Amino acid sequence: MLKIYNTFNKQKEEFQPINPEKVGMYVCGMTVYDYCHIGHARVLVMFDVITRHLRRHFTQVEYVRNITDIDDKIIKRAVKNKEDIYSLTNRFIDAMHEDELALGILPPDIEPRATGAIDQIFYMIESLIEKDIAYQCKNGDIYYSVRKFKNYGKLSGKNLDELEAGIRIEVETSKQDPLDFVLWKMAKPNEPSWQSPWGNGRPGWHIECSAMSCTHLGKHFDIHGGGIDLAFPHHENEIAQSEGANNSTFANIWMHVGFVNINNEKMSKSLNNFFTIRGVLENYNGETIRYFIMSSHYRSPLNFSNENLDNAKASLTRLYTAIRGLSASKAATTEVSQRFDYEERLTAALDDDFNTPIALSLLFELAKVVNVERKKDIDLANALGQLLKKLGSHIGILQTNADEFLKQGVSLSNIQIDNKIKQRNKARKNKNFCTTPWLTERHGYDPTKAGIVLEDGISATTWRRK
RNA sequence: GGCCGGAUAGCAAAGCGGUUAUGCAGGGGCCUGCAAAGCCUUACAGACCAGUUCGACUCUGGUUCCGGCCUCCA
Repeated sequence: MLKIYNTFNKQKEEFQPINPEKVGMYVCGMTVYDYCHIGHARVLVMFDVITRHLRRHFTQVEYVRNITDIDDKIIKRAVKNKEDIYSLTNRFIDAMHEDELALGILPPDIEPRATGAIDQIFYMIESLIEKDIAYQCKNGDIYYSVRKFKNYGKLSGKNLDELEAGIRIEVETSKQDPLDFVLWKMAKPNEPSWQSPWGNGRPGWHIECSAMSCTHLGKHFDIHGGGIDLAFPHHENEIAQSEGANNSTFANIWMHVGFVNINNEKMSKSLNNFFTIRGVLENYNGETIRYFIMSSHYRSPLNFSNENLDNAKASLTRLYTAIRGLSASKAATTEVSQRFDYEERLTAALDDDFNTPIALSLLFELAKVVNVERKKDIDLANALGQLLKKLGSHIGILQTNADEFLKQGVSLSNIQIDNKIKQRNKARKNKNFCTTPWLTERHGYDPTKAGIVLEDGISATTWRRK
């Protein structure tokens, strides 16, 4: 039984899809005016884990993740770069897809763009105006009248009067209420714009998600997700727009991924303390970053540091070391996976609001069994190794070749290393330890300087990166 | 100021009203020419103060500290 924490009700709830055959999930994606940072990576990775797990339970899962490719920051950046907005956004969309590939993230089923949803946005705004929930200001902008939606603030636990009390004084005074938010903005000269029934302009930020989720998943769907910072006002506004326009419940479950922190403080573009995914990829591979993200629960804060990434790397090294050199088993893997209940327990861990730390701990338990069986029953070890890889596949790790993982990032070529090892083993055979190249640290060991660790096996010497 | 979270061993991070989380690092041992890897074993927890309970890291109340949202943000 899958349980998911629902931000809306502040508790874990049993997940019952509206249509038992098909689960619909909408996740707020990126605004593409810059490279994705590690905070974005966390949302991308976690919803990838969530989607993978949902697919194991339900025959059909429709995962929609949008791209915001029109907004103030994009326009500003395009002007600064003297670049067309589409050339800018396409560049960063491509970069995002590259980053996702490196992190082992499967593409969403549908990746709609705001600029591709203009007609649906018109339709929704029109419907809100008809119902007198939205209005046009003197300057032509269309606003949503927050006081007309009785449940406003329910998701984020805000109260309209309290919000009103703490509001900042705005320059814009044509709004009926300072809390009203924009649905359609009139274009300023030289800004990208679309012709609308209300004049030339562009959509406000919140309306696109209401329009796109409705188009692809319908008025009422199962899961809506995003980063926790989107809960207010973005998701609150989405609920107001969608439920106001459609007279229907919007999403059943709201899922929010916690922040990535730097020195226990939020990482964000606004604070300018962020690390881009591609920047981190220069020092750590994508799987290590993915492991680091999965090593804490998705709702907890996650502190970004090299130490934590090193931990993740060491953990993955242990898992890959366990499966290294194992081959396909003669023993029936299904029979073995029934005899050992790791897959069942992994499923149970993920069923409990996607508890990835528990899921990972199970991989280590299994790795230990593999290591023990290796010396006793190699065929069983092979089968368990297969099982370990299979469990890894459920959360998107352990799918590269173990040797490849354990040897990557070393500057010497395989031939150079093999030659050194041959020389060394010749000397070892003659017990000529002290004059041998590449001995141990205490004998003037130098492979570590090349980032290499040697391992003298019974039949051969192997190596891996340090 | 209003509304939310959090505080777990050297580091990271979970579950759980009583029983080993897990990974890295540490101690002892096995294995090894020396190592590495692996295995066995071991130490080190639950911010603070009360309360509930036969029993609390786990529940309740309070205190302190930290973070987030209330404005664009994943």
